Amino acid sequence: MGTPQKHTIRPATLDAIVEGAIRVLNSNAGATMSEIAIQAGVGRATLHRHFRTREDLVSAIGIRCIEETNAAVRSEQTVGEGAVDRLRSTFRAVIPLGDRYSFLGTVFAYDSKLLQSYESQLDWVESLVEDLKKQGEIAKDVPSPWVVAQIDQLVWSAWNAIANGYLSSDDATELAMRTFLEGLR
Amino acid sequence: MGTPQKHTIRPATLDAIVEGAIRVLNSNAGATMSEIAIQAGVGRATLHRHFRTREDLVSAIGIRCIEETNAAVRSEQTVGEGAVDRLRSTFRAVIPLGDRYSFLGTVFAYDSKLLQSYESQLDWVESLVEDLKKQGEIAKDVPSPWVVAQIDQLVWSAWNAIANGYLSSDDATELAMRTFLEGLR
DNA sequence: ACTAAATGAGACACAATTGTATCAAATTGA
DNA sequence: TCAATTTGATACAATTGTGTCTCATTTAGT
Repeated sequence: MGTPQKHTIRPATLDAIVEGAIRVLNSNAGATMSEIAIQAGVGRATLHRHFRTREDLVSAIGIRCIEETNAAVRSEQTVGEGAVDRLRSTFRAVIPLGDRYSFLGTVFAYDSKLLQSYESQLDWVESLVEDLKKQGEIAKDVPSPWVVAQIDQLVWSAWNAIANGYLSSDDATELAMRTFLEGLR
Repeated sequence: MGTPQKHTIRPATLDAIVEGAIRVLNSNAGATMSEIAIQAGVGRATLHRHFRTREDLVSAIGIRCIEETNAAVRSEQTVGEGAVDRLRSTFRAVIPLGDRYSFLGTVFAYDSKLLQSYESQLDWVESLVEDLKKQGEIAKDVPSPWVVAQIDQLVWSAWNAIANGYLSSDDATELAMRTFLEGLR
């Protein structure tokens, strides 16, 4: 559902749409189909041809971004790593993607399908948190949802820090790890 | 600018509008003027009479919320407190307000005036962070914007935790303090 | 009660956006 | 080069939300 396949889309067109939409949505979450089409360098009709509604388009792009993040996380993982290193790998994988995905935060509020997809991504983090607890790396008396939230928000902090130019990607990763484990005392 | 005073607004009407708007915006950030009017129990014309545009209305309400937060923080402060206690007082003042303000996060993205007002509120936090550093309560090598972001996000975490029902207001405050100072190790 | 003013309800014009349809032009692949 | 099909441009209808206005009704203050 969502994207009808009556017409085939050219890879170059799809790419242009996705990249253009990400670009424009990052600076204006309420961008219209016209604006997206212009930024993507395609006709507005082409947008509607492949994504019936605006909602479909935004959803599809959001899901694509989330899947990209998943892939990045997976490719950064090494078998046999301890939980702490897995956490660091996760930060290292996700944090550099911030400039592409900063629009997601503003889009989630309007799209419950996207929100769902995002929450399913948090499953990965949840199992990571369980491992951290099992291996005694973090306190067991802290509610797991709280821990998940902290990891999530450290990623957002890192994205902002990088966007604002006061931290590099690597420094942000290390500071996130340190803040998470030891706090700021 | 913003709100013309050609007509006087009755306190009861203003209250109904503000409370109704907060209520409906919390569940749907893109609510229309009609929806807001219905939820507020006033005529749509009355909305436009006192807030020329939708933007004015949302802005005014956002600013009002921010001012309420400021007032809550101020009233919770005690003279002569150390910086750590001031931080705790801040958490204690702000965290219980979560159910009223959860819409702000989704509204900021669309209103630069509001964003500005919000950022000026962060000035308070910035000076608090400077004091924390001066008194040796937190590491001096951590960038202050990072610290500010952590405090901000701990408030959001707490709001979510309370909304999801797994933490009480008091527990959330203490967990925020602990996470901030000592991390989750 | 009386008066002044605020409110509610509805009609209205207006603008913006969406989604569809059509057809010429460009692109791809054989 | 040719045929098939995607694309771009444009026109179009329909929808939705905004903001203004009017007038009857209600409310508050005297």
